[in-house]
Formats: sequence, structure tokens, C-alpha cells
Amino acid sequence: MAKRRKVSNLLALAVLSALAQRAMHPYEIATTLRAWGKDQDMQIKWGSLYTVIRNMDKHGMIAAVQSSREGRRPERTVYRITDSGRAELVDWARELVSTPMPEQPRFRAGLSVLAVLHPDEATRLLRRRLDLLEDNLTAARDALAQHTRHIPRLFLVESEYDLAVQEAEAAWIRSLLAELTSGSYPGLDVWRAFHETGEMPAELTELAERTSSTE
Amino acid sequence: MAKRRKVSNLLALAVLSALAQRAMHPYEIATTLRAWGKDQDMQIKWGSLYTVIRNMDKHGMIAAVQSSREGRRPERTVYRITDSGRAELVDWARELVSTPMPEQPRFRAGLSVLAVLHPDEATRLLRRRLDLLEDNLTAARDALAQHTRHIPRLFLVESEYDLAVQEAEAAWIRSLLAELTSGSYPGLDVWRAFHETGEMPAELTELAERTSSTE
DNA sequence: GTACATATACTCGTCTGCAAGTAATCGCAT
DNA sequence: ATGCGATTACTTGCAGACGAGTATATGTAC
Repeated sequence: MAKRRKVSNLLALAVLSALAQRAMHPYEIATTLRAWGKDQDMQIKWGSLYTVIRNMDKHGMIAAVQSSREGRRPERTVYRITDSGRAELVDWARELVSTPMPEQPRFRAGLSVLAVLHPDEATRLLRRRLDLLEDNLTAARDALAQHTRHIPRLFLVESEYDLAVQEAEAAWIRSLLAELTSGSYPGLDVWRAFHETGEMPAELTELAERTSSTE
Repeated sequence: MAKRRKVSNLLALAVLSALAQRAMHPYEIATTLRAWGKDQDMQIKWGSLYTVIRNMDKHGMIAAVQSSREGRRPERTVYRITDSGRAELVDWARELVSTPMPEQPRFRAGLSVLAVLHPDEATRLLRRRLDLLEDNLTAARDALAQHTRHIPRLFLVESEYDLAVQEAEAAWIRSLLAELTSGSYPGLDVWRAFHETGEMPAELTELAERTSSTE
């Protein structure tokens, strides 16, 4: 199905898109990507950059144009994108856009162990997250509005997506908090009792032991 | 800020939550987690499991209880959670729940290079994603409804979150598609011209060259 | 009863990611 | 002119992730 990419690090995608504009040396690629704000889309770590570029070179997606040494500075190798690199860029973009893949956001992992916290503490922490999230959102909305003045929307489409998803997260947390603070969340009493008396209700012990697949 | 965890792999969180129930050996942990559906929340790879468990042991979060060898089968080491492990579980849960961290979903990366595709193709691919997403959603909604009958909502909270986020993504794609198919998306003509004539409009070349930070 | 698939339970070795280190040059204040 | 912090530009080395391999046990179909 999704054929395994020769270089799977998403940083390689960014490198390809930078080199599609013009030939550059690695350090220049990194600064250009940062200037474009692509560091929001994928991690740009120095260590990884050179590893990834070496691999891309090995697999023929990019090629060294020249390797100049000015004075006694470290050698600078300028790379250009190859035809096969261009193909990879387009093919990869197609895949990423068209095929949903299961992600595992850290918040989801946190929620999956929410029960280990006392419900009152969980509520406090969720409210804190919501506050931080709303601050981020205001800032992101502002930034987007600024950028929209100078940059076509096509190049901000990821930010618009990001905003939409974060808004959904905030809304979801808000509705969960409403249930928790009003006390209408089902099982809230059992949850609280478990943390205050240490008593694990029979139904839960049983549940925990069940090893059969629930699918 | 977020003090760097001694074992950062999220698989360790799942292992802690499993061992919080009762002592187990690694293979049993994995099957239990899978039975609980935790493999949706974080990757459970065989190779990683043993590496992670070894590190957790080294850092005193878990401890070997016994190491039995039945017949000539490979040795089985049963681990239990330690106090420090319990503390780590709770502290980690607190952090994950309360602190939003920038994630980099693959779709976002895909969108960031959307311009390399012809707008008509991009539209087709987005529609395909939307279709797949909607199938997933129906399946996930069904599964959740089934589970809700036997399992308290507290233990399905991650799935509810997941559903909410995916629904938001679907809605966002739907609205983008509406603009693309109606032709009302700003800059659509320039985008199409670029792909059909290869002509890069002056405003874009200029933009691409600008290296100054947009922040 | 014996062949063959499936489940159990790890181990090994490679490849990747990346923090930290290195080392030259540039800007600029004193 | 001279120190020194920032910037440029990579290199190194190690820890962690994980696919693939290994070896036994158990079920089961004929």
C-alpha cells in the first residue's frame, strides 16, 4: 500500500520543496525553511538535516552541484534537486494529502491514562490546558491574519488547518469540562470513590482482567 | 520546563499503566495492551517493547519479580511497578493532559506542499481523503457505541476525543473543497496557470526569495 | 502419530535521530 | 587592534527504535 519511502523523515519533504526553488547548501536550506515558517510543520534538527541529506543524495533525489571551500571554512556542498527527487516530492505530497494515517497525539495518550488522576485534579489540569490552548489560538489567529495580507492563502493552508483542529480540541475539552464540573459525567462518583477510598469497584476489576479482544 | 523523561517513549506510559494493574512479563503486557485497544493510542512494536522495559528497569520504575524458565522455553521475566514508577505514571499523565505540545501531523506536512500539485489533482485527492475519513468515522462511531455498552465512558475518553478531532478535520476539508470546486478559492487561477503554463508569477518568485523572517 | 500452522516469548543487529561538539568568520564595542 | 559574542557550517558519537530472526510449544487436521 503506502510503499515505504527510501527516506521517511518528513524533513526530507521540506528539503525537497526548498531545493525545488533553487540549489542550496544544507545550512541555507535550514534557514530558508525556518524563514518560511516550515519549522512549524516538521522538526528541523541540525543532526537530522545532514543525515537526511546524505541519504537523499545516496538515493539520487538530490545531487551535489559543487563543493566549495572558502578560505579555511568548513566545506560547503551545494545540492540541487534531481528529476527523481521532483517525482518523489509530488508522489509524497499526493500520499500525504490523500491518505489519512492514524496519528498518536500526546494528548490522546494522556487521556488514555486519565483515570490514574483524581477527577478534581483532572478537571483542574484540563482547564489549564484549555487556557493555554486558547492563548495559543488567539496568537495563531493573529499571526495568520497578519500573514494573509502578504502571502496567498494557498501557502497558509496548513496554518488554517491547524487552527481548525485546535479549535475543535478546545471545544471538545470545554464540553468535557462542563460535564465534569456539573457532575453529570457518568461514573464520576465511582471514579472519585476509587481515588478517595482506594476501593476498586467489582465491575472495574473484572473489566481490567478481561483479556479478550473488545473488537 | 517539561523536564525530559528518563524514558521518553510513550510505550513506557502504557507499560506503566498495565503494570499498575498487576505484575506481568513483557509479552503479556503487550497482549494485554492490545486487548485494551491501547495500540490505538501508541505504537506497540516488539523491538521497542524490550528496549523500553530494559530502560525502565534501569531507571527503577519497574523491577523484576521473578525470572522463570519453564521447560526449555525462553526465559520469562515478570516485572512489577515500583513506587517511583507509580509516581512517574501520575506525573506523566498530569503533563500530557495539562500541557499542549506542538504536534506535526502528516496531513499538515502534506498541505504545506499542496502547491506542487495541480489544483484539480489536489481537489481529487482531498475528496478521496474525505471519503476515507468518513468511512473511518462511521466505523469509529459504531465501535464506540458498542463499547459504551460494556465499558465506562472514562475508559473511552481518548476515543471520544479522537472522533471529535477527526470530525473537525472532515468538516475543514469539506469547506476547503467547496471553495475549490466553486472556484471561489482566492488565487486559484494563478495556481492553475502556474501548473499549466509553468509560468511563475512575479509576486511568487519574490515571495520565495524573501528570506527575512515573517514573524 | 505426524506434519503444518499458529502462538509464545524473546534477541540481535542495523539504521536513524539528534544533542553536543568543533572550528572558522563576522560584527562591533572598547 | 583586540577581545568576545553571535553567526556560519558542519561532524561525531551514542542512544533509541524496530524489522527480522530464532526457538520452543501447542493445537489440529488427516
